[in-house]
Amino acid sequence: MSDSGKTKYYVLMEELKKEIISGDKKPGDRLPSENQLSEVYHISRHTVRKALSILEQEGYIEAEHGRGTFVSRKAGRKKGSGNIAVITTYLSDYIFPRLIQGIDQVLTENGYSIIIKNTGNSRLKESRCLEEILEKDVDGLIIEPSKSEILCGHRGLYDKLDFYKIPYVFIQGYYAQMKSKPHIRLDDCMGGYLVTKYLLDLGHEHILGIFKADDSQGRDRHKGFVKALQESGFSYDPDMVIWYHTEDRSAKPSEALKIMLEEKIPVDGIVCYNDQIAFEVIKTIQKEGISVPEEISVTGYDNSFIAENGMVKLTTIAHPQDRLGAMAAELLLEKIHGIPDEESRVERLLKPVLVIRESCKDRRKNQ
Amino acid sequence: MSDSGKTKYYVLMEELKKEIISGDKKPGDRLPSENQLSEVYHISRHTVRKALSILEQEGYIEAEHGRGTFVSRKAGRKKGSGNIAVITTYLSDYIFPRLIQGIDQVLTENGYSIIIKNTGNSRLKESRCLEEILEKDVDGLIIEPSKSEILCGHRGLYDKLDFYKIPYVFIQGYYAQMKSKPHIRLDDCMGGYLVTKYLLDLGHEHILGIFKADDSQGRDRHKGFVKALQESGFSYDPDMVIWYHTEDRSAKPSEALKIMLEEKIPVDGIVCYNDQIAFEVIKTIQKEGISVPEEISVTGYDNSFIAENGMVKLTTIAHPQDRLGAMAAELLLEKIHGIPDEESRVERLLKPVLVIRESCKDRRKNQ
DNA sequence: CTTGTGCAATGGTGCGTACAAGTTATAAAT
DNA sequence: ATTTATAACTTGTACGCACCATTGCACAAG
Repeated sequence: MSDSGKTKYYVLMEELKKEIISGDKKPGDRLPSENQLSEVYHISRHTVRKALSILEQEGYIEAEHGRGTFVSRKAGRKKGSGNIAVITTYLSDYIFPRLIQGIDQVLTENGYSIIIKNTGNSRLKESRCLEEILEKDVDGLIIEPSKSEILCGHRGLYDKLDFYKIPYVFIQGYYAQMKSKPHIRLDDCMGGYLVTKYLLDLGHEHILGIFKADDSQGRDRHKGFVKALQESGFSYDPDMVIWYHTEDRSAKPSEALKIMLEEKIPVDGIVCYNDQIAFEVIKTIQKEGISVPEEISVTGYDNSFIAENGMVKLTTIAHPQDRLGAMAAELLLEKIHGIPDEESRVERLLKPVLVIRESCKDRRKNQ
Repeated sequence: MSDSGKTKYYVLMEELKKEIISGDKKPGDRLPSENQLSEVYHISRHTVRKALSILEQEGYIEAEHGRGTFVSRKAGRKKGSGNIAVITTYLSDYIFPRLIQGIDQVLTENGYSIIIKNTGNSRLKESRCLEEILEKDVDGLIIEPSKSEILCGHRGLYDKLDFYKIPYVFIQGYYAQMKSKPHIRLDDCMGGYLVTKYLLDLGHEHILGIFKADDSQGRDRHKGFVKALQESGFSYDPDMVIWYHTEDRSAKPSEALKIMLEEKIPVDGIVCYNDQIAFEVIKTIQKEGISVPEEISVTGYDNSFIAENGMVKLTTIAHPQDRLGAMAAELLLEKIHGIPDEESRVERLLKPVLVIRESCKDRRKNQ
């Protein structure tokens, strides 16, 4: 027992630490009680407590009053700020709340706090957000790219994130040049396919598509739209698609549609980029004296609150945004803990589901 | 020295910490020796050492063997993290998005970032949030109290905020014992008055009120409800009010109402705590084969999205949540910049506005 | 089967003591 | 005047004791 040169509490502390690090004592294991240690090592309880207090302070162990002292479950250790940034395009009441709920649930459970930022779907603002994030110390980043279909002009900032080893996860969309970066999103191609196929199966023959041009979701939904048409033997007609951008989202779709209706271009079904546009469309159609779904069927996307509770119950695509958020958070935690992609257990692509309500009519002649 | 309730070492620790933070003891200053402290505070040296060890661990002081204990040179940090915490009850899609938008607009403009937390309207979680906030360094706090009508059981945490000079602003409700603290809210009493008066003016004579019991908003709206009734010469009948709590919000109101309807208790108008409840109520009424508003009028509160777009267009109370958020943020900025209340230019009480739609019917016989 | 009660074990607080070890001022010795 | 020894401080280590608060469990009571 001649560990001379060192103090008694230090010897005990090192001994216990060694057992924990070596894996001899596993996380959750109970240490001998203070009195037992005191007896075994022939030192006073006070000295044992001193040793334990150091280990507790360093996060190796956790004492529980009345129960015992246990090896810390997360002996791995945190050193970060405990903050994780979430950058979305909008803080609207559309899908943001459900998304953030999912993220919050996972991160709060794991002791992290959420810093929110929004870009207003503007690249300039996204840059500013990233710069601010870099100045503060965050442990990770969940980001919904702004205008993901346009070439990403500030890769430099993402390189900096890599440089500082701040993990990040894309949600909803992704930049084409950064496909290899972790991202979680909905299978929008499949979603676009599902609604279009549904209309086709109901016997629609003049289907109009309205899509957003400046994000990957819009492009993907359009892809599914085209795929469904071609599978059913229809040739793809670019004139039967209205594209719009973030900036003209409140005017363009309705106006373009109005013109088409007034020109009597035959339309019996409309696939919309999302529920909001679908309602704009429905309002426009009704103003023209045309009824939904009797004369024109309309589909939405997102299964938002309005889809269920609006004046016309929308047939739409459901995708659990809260799950998407939770998955993104989990994936980010994996990254933070250094788990490589191969061992990842987080799904990356959510399957959309068609929700059938009352905004589409069966136009098949017989059957 | 009746700091009873706390441990001795904790009391001493806080005392010393206070002296350091307040600037009473400056960096480099020497603290009294352990024996001196032990004598002055009438506690043993061992206990003094425990207090000092905590301060040392937290970086406030540094002990030098044989020389003394000194205030850490880098104790006076505080550069401002640029983070502001926002604690709400829920992250739902009900009013949270508009609120956070208003807050975000003001704070982002001023270079701050927002850390969001939510309490699920639970006191326990609120405590945890506050503790986390205290550990991180935030420059300020905007908080929506949970169950504000119930006695605030953790003033200690708010005292700590005061102690660390972290300004905070209450929104929506406030704790009765903390009325003097800055808070921004809607004039809920007036709101309750407005809807009730409206129903009375339309000739309703059997008005039922449904209110939430565990927050100040519910109490205030009820106050306005009673005021309007009494002004119109109706005696207040407690049986014509249904109270519910956060926990039974999804069941209680509907069930209680259903029983009343089945017992044929005359009701021709219902004042609801908010739009969500109003819709629950409408669904319940319709299930009983009674029509809204022909037989029973229903009013909501909040002018949320569903009020405008739901199956019945709700007459409700509009209050710009984004403005409330923006005002709270501005008031908080004033506090951070040390502007005293007298010079404040931020309004504290928002006036609600009645929005008339289609959920109430004029029941006056003639005119 | 549930509920309450008492007991033993555990960590938490607090006190007292003693000695070790580093620092500093001062007095004594050179 | 310089050096040296010493006393008087300081913090650090170590032991022992007493009591409190919480927990888990066995056992009794309902």
